[in-house]
Amino acid sequence: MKRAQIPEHLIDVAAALFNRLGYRAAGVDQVIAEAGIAKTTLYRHFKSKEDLIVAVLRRIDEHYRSEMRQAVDSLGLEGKPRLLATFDFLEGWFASEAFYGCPFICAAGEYCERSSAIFQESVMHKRLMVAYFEELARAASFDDPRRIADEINLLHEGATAVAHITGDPGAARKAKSAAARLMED
Amino acid sequence: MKRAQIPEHLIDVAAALFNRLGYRAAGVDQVIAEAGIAKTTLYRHFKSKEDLIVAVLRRIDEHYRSEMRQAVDSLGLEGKPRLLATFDFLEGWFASEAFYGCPFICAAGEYCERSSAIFQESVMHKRLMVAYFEELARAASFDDPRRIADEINLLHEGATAVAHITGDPGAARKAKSAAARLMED
DNA sequence: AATTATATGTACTAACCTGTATCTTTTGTC
DNA sequence: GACAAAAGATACAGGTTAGTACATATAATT
Repeated sequence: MKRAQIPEHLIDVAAALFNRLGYRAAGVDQVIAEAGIAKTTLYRHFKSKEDLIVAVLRRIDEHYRSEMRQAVDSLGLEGKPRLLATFDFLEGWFASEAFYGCPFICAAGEYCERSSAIFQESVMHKRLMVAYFEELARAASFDDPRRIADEINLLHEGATAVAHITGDPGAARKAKSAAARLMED
Repeated sequence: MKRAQIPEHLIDVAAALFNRLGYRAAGVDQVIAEAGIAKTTLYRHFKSKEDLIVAVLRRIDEHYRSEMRQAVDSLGLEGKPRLLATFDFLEGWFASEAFYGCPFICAAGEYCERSSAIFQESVMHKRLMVAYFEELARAASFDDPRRIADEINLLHEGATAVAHITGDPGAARKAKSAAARLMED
């Protein structure tokens, strides 16, 4: 492996591991074993496990939002259907093997202090998600794009939690149908 | 303290600690210190930490559902307003100091394996919640009480996640208003 | 009052954790 | 090819973890 790829590879491996086992349950020894790098190398790139977790969350945030944008844009829809398409993206995620609930909710649950960098990373991600929904709602010419964005967000979070616990990706479709009716008025 | 009270007291203390610090982050040493009992005593009542966590979740489930029932019943409402009253209960919870997100979502996030007794306890709780919502929807004479229950559930889960991350209890009111519109049709 | 069951206290095990120190080997650059 | 930076390997420190052993004390029961 090229040296320049190490940090990214490390983050990818760590993300998968934290996601699958939990942030506290997965140790740095497991991360380096799976990544095939030395512990010294990990600690050269990240000053602590917490630092690594923050990097992981930041990467997941970027990846998640850009993937969602791309999925939504690729359908060439406008207005309400564009907003509703975000739920189709959700369903694909829920059905994937790598789905173990929202990584940010899980991380915030494990690092409970609001002041922790990990919790704050989750706060930031959720803010950006609502901002995206508001952008879509504004483009769809809703009277109150803020309210629509909040409601889409509630349904996204709800669907994610429900799919996590029940294991049923269909939660996304139910949320989509609810969202469609909320946008009718 | 009376001997008969020990198990319950232990569960209460553990529940508060797990909730505040996280299930893996809070150790049994902290639990026994806060509860003022000996470690031997804890392990006489619970064969392992996992066993204690299951007992904690079972207690939270019973407590949560009975408190919600009581809060909803006390208002003497019928039909849709009765369903909507569940969101007022949520708001009270969100505003309390003991709110650190949904204990079941957090627990399931830390003990990721679906087969684990802890995860299954969360599955059970969520099932019972939907059953309660369906009971209310049926009493309100909805054409499709199952669908209404699922939607109320989505909004409850969404509001809980949003309130957890943003720290804003107002998520409950937004979810309530969305629920009200979903029940109009 | 005697007996039985349970709680306490202390010490301990054995594993695991994050993070560091040290030294050797590899890699990229001039 | 020489030199510097970074990766590897190994070992280790210092702390925490869940869980147990055992001897003593305190309840509850008969």
